[in-house]
Amino acid sequence: MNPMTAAQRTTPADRPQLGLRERKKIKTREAIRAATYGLIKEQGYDATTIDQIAERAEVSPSTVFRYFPTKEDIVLTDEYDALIMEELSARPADEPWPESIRYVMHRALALGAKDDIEVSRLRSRLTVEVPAVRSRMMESMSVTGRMLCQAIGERTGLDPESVEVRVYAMSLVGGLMEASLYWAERGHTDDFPELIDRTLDVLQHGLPQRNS
Amino acid sequence: MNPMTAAQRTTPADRPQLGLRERKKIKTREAIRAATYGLIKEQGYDATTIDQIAERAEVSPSTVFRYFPTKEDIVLTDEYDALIMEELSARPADEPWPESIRYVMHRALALGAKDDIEVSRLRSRLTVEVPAVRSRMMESMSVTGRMLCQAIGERTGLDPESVEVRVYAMSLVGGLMEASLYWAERGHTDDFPELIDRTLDVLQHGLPQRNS
DNA sequence: ACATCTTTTGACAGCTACTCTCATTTCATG
DNA sequence: CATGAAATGAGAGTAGCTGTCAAAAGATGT
Repeated sequence: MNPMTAAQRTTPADRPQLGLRERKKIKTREAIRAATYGLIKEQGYDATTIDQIAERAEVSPSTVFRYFPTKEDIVLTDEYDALIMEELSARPADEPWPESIRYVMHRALALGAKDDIEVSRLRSRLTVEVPAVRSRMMESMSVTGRMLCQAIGERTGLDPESVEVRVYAMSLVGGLMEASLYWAERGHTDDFPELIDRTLDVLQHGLPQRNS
Repeated sequence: MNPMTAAQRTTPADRPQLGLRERKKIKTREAIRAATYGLIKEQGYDATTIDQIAERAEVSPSTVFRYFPTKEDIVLTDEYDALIMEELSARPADEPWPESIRYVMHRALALGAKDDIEVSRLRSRLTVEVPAVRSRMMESMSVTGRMLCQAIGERTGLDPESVEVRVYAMSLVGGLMEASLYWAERGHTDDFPELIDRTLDVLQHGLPQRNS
């Protein structure tokens, strides 16, 4: 969803070719994020104001809003969307859908594990605890759903705008989101990859035992 | 989600047995809603302020907030949750799940059709167009999901707190929501009951043609 | 009908997320 | 180094939302 994600992820590689301006932008962006995470850890989400964030990041409040449209956006980055789509389009065209999804999810998990685990968990905790954050998360979910529709369209030849594809994509995304909520709710104690597997099983074959 | 729904729906029946106080409360509630819908139709959602709503409803702004926690809540009522759950628990215990869901959805549709169609469409249009409203809608979706988990637990004997059940419920609710978004996006031109059928088909059997 | 108690309301103050404008500073370019 | 473009900061303003407190209105008992 956020275009700057790529820039962050590839920081080490292309820093030299970026102008001073671009480098500064990335820096302030990260400064704002760091300040936010720090303050939230100390005082909680609601108690943390934009002014405090601005002060700690050593920028003006105006600048904070220039970088992030809302407070929730500071904590939420879906670097995953682009990542998933990329991996997905790289799968062989004849691979069955559920297979592709399963593979890609595990792959995204593996890559995500490299990120700062502290931050990642704080983020998912906030997703559970702060309504506004969860809300925004769900918004981004529907964006992910749309992208999935495209991918599904390309692979299956079905109309990406049809109810069928859209419903399928949404139920997939919704299910996966619920799984990660479940994981966060229980304090990240479960094995997440396994959780994802069980989730995909349900989405593919319905509930276990006596039904559908 | 909102407890007062039942009161509204059954207004004709039990008005006599309600005290003057209760009757007034219902009245102001409806006045606030009516004012809101009117103003939104005239000026759009964002341009409509709480003060304007209060003025037209002839109450103070404080009172508006006493009746509705947020502005979005004024336009969104999910009278459907309770309704669906009720119908659902009334189904025979040995009926297969997908059958029950299908029946109940159609039933809810039939009952919903009795409501003011103007308002109902305005509401779903806002759900598509105004991010904040859609957001709130999604929030309520997860509440619905939780209730579904309960129902599923009772019917199947599965643990309502298990990932499986929760994922299943969420994907169901998410899919249905997407269907109604789809419907609203295309100007309510499609046949909604048929759309629901196609949706449930996808959720049950996956995408048509060559896949899972 | 009156007094008392409880609930509901309105007025007001206050906080904060967020927007917009404009002058100033900072980097890029020839 | 001069000129142009982009980023920043300062400030004012809007609106959603919260909390408090005193006044008004309905409920209740005698």
